[in-house]
Amino acid sequence: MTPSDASGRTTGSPTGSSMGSTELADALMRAARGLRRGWHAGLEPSGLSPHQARALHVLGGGRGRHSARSGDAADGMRISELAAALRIAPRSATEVVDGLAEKGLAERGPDLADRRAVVVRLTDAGTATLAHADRARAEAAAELFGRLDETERADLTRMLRRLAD
Amino acid sequence: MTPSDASGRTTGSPTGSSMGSTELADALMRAARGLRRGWHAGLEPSGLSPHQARALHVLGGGRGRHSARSGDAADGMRISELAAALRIAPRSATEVVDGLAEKGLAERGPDLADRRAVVVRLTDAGTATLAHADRARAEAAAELFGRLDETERADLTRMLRRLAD
DNA sequence: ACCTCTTCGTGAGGTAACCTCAGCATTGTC
DNA sequence: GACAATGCTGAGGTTACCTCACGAAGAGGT
Repeated sequence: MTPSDASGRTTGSPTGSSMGSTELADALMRAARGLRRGWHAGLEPSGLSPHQARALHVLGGGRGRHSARSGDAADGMRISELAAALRIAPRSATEVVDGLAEKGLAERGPDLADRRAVVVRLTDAGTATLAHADRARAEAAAELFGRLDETERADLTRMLRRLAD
Repeated sequence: MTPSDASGRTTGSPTGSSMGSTELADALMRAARGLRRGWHAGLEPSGLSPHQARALHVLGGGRGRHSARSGDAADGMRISELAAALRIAPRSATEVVDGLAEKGLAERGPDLADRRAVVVRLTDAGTATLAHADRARAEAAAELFGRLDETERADLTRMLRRLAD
């Protein structure tokens, strides 16, 4: 919409004064990719697929926390809730839980309040794996962002938050 | 590796002085996601899959340019080269090209220098679609980064580049 | 020229992660 | 109690990857 200067054809180079947002986007994507790679590598030894890892996070009450509704999540979660959190169909959440259960990281149990429903809960092994993955992820982030000093990190955080809306 | 303070358990809030790199990572991922979403939305009307879009970029000489070897890429590309650029198996590149050809965006031709090989080239429609997608992507980026002023964008670019290595 | 050894793209067939639809058990409503 | 709605899962389909095998063609040794 904004007519601004969306001319992506920056054939030349970054010498120009007006900073091309295309290049900014590129840098952002690359930095994100580096981070993702580190965090991927951290969970590969566990043999978890990305969605399984995310499910582990969600089941552990991980950083989806800002959407805290009632007092849920702390001890168990329904398949349908998990599906909503992962943005996938309920049927697919069943498969994710299957995979987690097969690895001994989560287990199904009856919902005492509604016998149609199933409650998924992390096992001890699941909790341990989650902690391990979290640590690996935090280490990767710390290593990456260690290239910046404290002031820069604060600035970066502030700006990125503004972009993240 | 660095023992630093990789304690991801920032249960509290950002009030602390030491900036949690976990939160920074989170913000970065979110900003990247927002950007990706915008760029996705831009190419949806074309019915292109993500890999097809990337192939379009590569075939058009788009920003894989930094690996400029000989004087290639300008007018055509081998399947194997495309596969390498997309980081997928050659067999899968065949399928991507199939999809592009089916939509009339690319076409196969013989390699005059090596009759085993096939050269993939963008059609006029492909070039037009690429230009359109590039424009949409640039607009999305411009809109997103428009929230920052020029100085901030310069700082951000510098820092992100440092992170991108 | 011939015979190999490699490389190029693709047919065949497999796997993983999604999806929709149908079906069963259960719940809530009248 | 009858009935629609809800929660999970079996059945089967799609998509995007993969590996393996093959025919066509180039490269090199003798």
